Amino acid sequence: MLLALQRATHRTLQALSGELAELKLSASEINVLGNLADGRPRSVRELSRDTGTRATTLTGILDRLERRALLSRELDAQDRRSFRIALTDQGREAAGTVHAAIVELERHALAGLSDQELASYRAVVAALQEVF
Amino acid sequence: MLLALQRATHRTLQALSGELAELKLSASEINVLGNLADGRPRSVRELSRDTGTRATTLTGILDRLERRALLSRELDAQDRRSFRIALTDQGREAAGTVHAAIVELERHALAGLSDQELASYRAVVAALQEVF
DNA sequence: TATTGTTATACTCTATAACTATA
DNA sequence: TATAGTTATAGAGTATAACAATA
Repeated sequence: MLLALQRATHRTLQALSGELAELKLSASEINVLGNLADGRPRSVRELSRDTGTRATTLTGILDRLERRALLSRELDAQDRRSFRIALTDQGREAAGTVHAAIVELERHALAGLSDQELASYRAVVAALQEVF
Repeated sequence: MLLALQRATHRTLQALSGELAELKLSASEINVLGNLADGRPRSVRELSRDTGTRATTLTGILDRLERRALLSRELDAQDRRSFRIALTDQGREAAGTVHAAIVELERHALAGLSDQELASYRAVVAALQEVF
């Protein structure tokens, strides 16, 4: 069950980065952009929670995305230890493409499953996220 | 939905390798041992399918596990291009511990969910695996 | 000719611990 | 003292292409 989860994650990530090949994004970069696609800026800590990636790993990923001008780190005036990671215009476009590819892959993979099955799936995945 | 899948995978892997800290296994090594835990030897190709890891990546993982005497590569007499990856006695013990930790983590995380929800979950994960 | 698995290379991800700045 | 985020280091995972051996 957990092993199937890993298998499915690997497979869908490979399929996704194949479809997004022209964007030259790694799996983690896709993950970050996919999460930021809603347009809401996040702190590193929050992004770490959302992606399941450690802050120390995120630093390098964000460095690369910032260097490619897809996102920016803006100082948070409320807490000056912290940044707000925000998409640039270019990043918004890339994130939009990522989001569309995710939606399309889901639509394709999940056609034929009932709403009820999908709701149950979401409940189980949510439960697995709470293992800590 | 796909993003939640990745998040859940990251989280459960981190929880697992935390619980298995004394075995000093990486997430991928845990994944390989968990799959081999049923005792059935597999070719690299088959293990690649089961784990969602590419053959080229698997080579290094198997090298390390073989060096630690947890598994062996036996020549396959039927197809001499291929190996049969089999657990050693020591590997069987480690794989048993991994398997037990997975079962326990699932039991803990999934308590309170109905059989029907779990069945739906399995159906969705199976569908996601078929994206290729 | 196609497939199995490995190697080579360069890059990305990860864990751990130590560190700076701010709270 | 605690938290946010980065850096440093060493090791592990990845993609890609090329390769040897076997089918």
